[in-house]
Amino acid sequence: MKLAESFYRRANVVKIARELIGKGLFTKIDEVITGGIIVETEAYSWKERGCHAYGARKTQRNAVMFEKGGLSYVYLCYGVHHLFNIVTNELDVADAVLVRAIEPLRGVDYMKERRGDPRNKFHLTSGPGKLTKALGIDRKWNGKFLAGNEIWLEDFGAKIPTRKIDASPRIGIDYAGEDALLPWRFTLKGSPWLSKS
DNA sequence: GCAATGATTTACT
DNA sequence: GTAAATCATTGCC
Repeated sequence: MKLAESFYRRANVVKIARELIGKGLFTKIDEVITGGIIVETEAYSWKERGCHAYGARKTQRNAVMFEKGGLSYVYLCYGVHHLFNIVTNELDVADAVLVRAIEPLRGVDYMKERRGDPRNKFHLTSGPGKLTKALGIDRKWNGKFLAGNEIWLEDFGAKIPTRKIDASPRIGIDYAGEDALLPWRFTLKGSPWLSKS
């Protein structure tokens, strides 16, 4: 069952990031469905320095973060990789969840075709830049509705117990000072599909 | 260990 | 308007 808009429009982005572990993320391109189960996420809020919209500063790039929850936020990082985020909260409140890793489930052969078949099979989607490439997501997907027919999230009804989810500091945001220490990265404990092996 | 690579942002001789 | 610094990473040496 697809996740409803109401799931994304709640106020607590950290809670949403934790709840997204175990949900499915899929894209459909030319009738080909690819995707898998989310095993790693990070929460970002306008209240802290790690966020592109820190201080509610709106720019051309991050404008979609200020929209209502349930849209995608895709941008280019390091001039090389596209990163996929889920916008949360209400209109004009800029929170989002970065999806960092998934466990491949559907269309694995197509994902290998887009990515190149990695020597280590666990590296197919084990990072934010890798999974967007595997799913065919690029900057054109910015601002898309996440319960549509091109890209969506799915609730399999499986409840992940809290003890199966680890919280740790977020990756690659040293510039954020103290906020870099916030335990806002969530991972499925013991999963071999996580980033930063 | 570190280069690649380009959109985005900020500052402005 | 232009220029320079920055960057939520990856893969190859």
